[in-house]
Amino acid sequence: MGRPQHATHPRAPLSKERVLHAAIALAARDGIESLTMRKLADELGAGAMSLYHYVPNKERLLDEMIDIVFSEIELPSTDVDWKTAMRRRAISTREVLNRHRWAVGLMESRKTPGPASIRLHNAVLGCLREGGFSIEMTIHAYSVQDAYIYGFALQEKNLPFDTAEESAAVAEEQARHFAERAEDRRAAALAEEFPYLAEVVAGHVAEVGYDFTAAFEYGLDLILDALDKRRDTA
Amino acid sequence: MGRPQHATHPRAPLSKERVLHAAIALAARDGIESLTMRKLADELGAGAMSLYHYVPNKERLLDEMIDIVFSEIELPSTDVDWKTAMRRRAISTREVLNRHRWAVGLMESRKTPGPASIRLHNAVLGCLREGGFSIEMTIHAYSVQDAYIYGFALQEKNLPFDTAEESAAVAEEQARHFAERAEDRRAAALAEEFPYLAEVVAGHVAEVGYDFTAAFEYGLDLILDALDKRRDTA
DNA sequence: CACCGTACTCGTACGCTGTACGAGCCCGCA
DNA sequence: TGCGGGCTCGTACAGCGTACGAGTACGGTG
Repeated sequence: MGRPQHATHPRAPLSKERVLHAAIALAARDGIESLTMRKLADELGAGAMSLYHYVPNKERLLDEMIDIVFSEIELPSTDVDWKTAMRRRAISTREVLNRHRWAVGLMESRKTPGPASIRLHNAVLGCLREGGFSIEMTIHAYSVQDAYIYGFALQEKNLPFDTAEESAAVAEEQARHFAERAEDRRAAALAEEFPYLAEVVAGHVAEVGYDFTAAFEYGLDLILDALDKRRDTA
Repeated sequence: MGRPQHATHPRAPLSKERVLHAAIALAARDGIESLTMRKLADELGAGAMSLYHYVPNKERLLDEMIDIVFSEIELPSTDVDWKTAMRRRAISTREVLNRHRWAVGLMESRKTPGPASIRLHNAVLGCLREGGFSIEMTIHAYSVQDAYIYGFALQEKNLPFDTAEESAAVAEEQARHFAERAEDRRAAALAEEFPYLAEVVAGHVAEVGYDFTAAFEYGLDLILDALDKRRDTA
């Protein structure tokens, strides 16, 4: 058949870029688990097997998608001190990971890092080394920061609300479930068996909400400050 | 057919426990991605559909497996100060996650937490509250620690070596690839383009190796110490 | 003894996945 | 005019989760 030149518009030609961007868009819209080769091809107005001329298999497709995500993360600036540089790239990382939620959990679990990932890696290590960290300390500092950043993103992705307001709403609802069916012994027993959890959910989050950004930056600054102190004494 | 009473041994009767434990064993042996209902049934000498009398679907099967993993994590002790209690449960968490590598990445991403997960959650919050943290600080402290612990486990799972010795071997090999085919312009250019990465891989890890346990505890203590200081000033 | 309900087992089948294979089309070059 | 290579995609296959319903065994109850 070649290309369908008939009544329908002649489809824009495929390309690796188009495939990759369509895949990212599809993952963003419907979630990564419903990204299938057939749906992706449909989205592009092509047959499923056509994709395999631009990508050797699905695994590699995911690798390349991930590397695009990495490429969107701001490299640490060399114009400022290491702490502000690292702070910025951490915040940038979280922003990018929030923009591409589907990527969280895949990023750290890909076996073969792409060029953007390697470049970022190198830049971060460089920032720390130039900032006066010894090699050993650099490795430690890198490890702590990345574990925190990706771990936080992982938690954030899987909690059932996005904004502080929404978190308050969800928490309030959960709390009402606790209270409302107090006759339901199970619910009452729950609140009694897990008082601290109840306190946090009902007593605090339901009241003031949970601000992910603030929480992230709190932990981030805690870590950066601690690293700063240890840099001097190492 | 009922039960096969013929030449073969009459198979031990199925049960939810047997199904769950067989699933965990299979995931440990062959990896989580090759845990399928059919293989699991084979492992138990049963037909695939028999499993569905003990577990409503695969998703729930995973949930229950994960909750067993959670149940193996030591609850924070109430006999010691919060810092040692938290330190112990963090180390216990990492141990359990290393014992059940397949669970890393699934644990934080399950939507419906099981009872063991809730109990642990509650105990950790309780430990911090009783340790003198305000509600706000408790939430922050919890968030930082868990992000770090699970983030670290995630990194650890996906790096291509297990022990410090092995890490040195792998790094050395990588470094040799860099040096050996120096005629291959690509490799030489890589080392030049990413000098800090090369320094860490070739110059340090290849020499002394990378000790996950030490790295984990370094970051953990850094965080706990920082939390300790902030507890007083909050 | 006969009968029945309940618990359990599992063969078959359906819709979905990734992808191997090879046929067909188009286009530039000889 | 013919040929070769790039691109497209229909078909097919193995493997997945699981719905459905038929089969067997067993513990009461008449």
